Amino acid sequence: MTVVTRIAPSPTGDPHVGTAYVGLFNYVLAQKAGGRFIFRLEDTDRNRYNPDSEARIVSMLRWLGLTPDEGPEMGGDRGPYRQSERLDLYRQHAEMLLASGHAYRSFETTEDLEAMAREQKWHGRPQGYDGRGRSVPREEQERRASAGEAHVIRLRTPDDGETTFKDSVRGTIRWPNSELRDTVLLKRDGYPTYHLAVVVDDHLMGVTHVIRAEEWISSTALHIHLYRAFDWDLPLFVHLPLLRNPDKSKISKRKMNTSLESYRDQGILPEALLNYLATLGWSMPDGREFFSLKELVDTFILERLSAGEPVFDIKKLRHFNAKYLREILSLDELADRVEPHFRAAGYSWDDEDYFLDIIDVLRPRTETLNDFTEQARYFFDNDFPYQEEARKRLSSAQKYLEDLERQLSMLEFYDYDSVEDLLREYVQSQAVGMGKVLQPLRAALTGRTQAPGVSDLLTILGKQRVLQRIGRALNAINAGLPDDHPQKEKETSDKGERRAGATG
RNA sequence: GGCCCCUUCGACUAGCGGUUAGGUCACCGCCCUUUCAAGGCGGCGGCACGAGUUCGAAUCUCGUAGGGGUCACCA
Repeated sequence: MTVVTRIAPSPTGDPHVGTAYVGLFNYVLAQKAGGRFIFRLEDTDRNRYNPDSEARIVSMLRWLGLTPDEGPEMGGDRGPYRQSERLDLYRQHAEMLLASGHAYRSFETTEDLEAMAREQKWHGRPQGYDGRGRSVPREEQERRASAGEAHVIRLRTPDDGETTFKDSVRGTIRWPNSELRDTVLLKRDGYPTYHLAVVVDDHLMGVTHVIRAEEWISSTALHIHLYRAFDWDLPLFVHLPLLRNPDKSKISKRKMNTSLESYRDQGILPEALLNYLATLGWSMPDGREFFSLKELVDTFILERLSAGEPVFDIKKLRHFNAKYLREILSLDELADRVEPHFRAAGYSWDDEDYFLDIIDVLRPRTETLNDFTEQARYFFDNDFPYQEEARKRLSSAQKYLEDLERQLSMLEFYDYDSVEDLLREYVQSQAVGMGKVLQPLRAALTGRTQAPGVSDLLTILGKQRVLQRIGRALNAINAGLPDDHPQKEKETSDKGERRAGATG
């Protein structure tokens, strides 16, 4: 039997990091087994439906590289893949259950149910639908339905005994049937609830492994009764632990950033996100922490999934991302990722090596793609502002800068060793500490006090830019170092970030 | 509240009867050093608790506690 898994998000809003998490393991298992990975849209809630959402989810899956084998876009043999296009199927199946006596039509109004709930609460009785509709005779149900009376179809669940099922992460789970309610299968509006739709679709689509979040455990017994009512074979249930907020509650956008798009826009790499997500609940047998999707597929086994309750730690995600930026990606790969951000920020360059050198020297200083844009500004803007701390360094360094300007103008080739030697010799001649001279020079070259090594800066910027910048700094010193660019700094900064973010 | 799930350093985890309980993030210190990083080295810090089972429990069983999920005509 070929393994079939699926990711079944609801198009209700921003593509969620939990979708990526669950999608990852569904994708990986299907790949591992040479099976199929289905994308199905669970759009049965007309109130929460968001028309943009589907395309955005698809786009995020593509960004992550979790490409489905079947889905609304690419089609497949078991479609349609939007539940809203399968309404007839659900109605037919609900009727099958009606016919076999496993379900009944239920006519309570919202008010009736609210009154019931109030009463239950008042008496401290168990919450939920009490099955009162069961007692309405079958003929009466049909008569009222034919007369057009609004109603739902509910599953008739057992009142006692227990339902056991195997969860591949936790082992056997026993569920008292007394906890089961006669859950709505088909809503008043003719749309199915999740419970009916998921069971019908998973069966019809041949899903063999239901890999979903832990929050569904409490519905699984109900689903099993549906499978039984239809006389269908059970899939294997794999309930992944729920991702958590720092306070351990279920991950939510109220408490932290759950938006995939936002992570992309911050300059998080998809492979880093996936890698990090994989370490939440799964571990490599050899303890390796950094591995590719491919390596995960090759090594993956369900048995190594753990049932813990992992906190989604953005700091650690950033660490993973940084690791990819400076060690895992090659310089060329990295440059390909950074280039669009630079273009969006309005940076331009004629010399590809200049661009690559910048990426290389900034690499150990960045955690996200966006960090490059911010930190590289002075490489592309000769008119950069001097930050407050940098002005302080410049103010007492006129002599050094004049000497250095003279000496550097006599140096023909700016290779690393030459400028390094020149600098060292000069500093030695002045009998002062390196920082005394190099900090002002760094400030002159970048407008900042925190930047790459001065010799790197000189080498990368090259003679012309270096002399121009020292000259400019000297002018500024002569002018008393007025704070002449506060507007510009802000403006440039805003512009860069906004543009870079929008392009992602 | 009922039911279910979970429980190893602050966080993510390895461990599947005998280990000085290992790794990673974070944090701290040292080294490197012209700044900031990166990197190297080191440190801090944990088996929730209580009973059993066993020659021997982080590992098995039960209980307690804590955390979480769920009890919708939302998924």
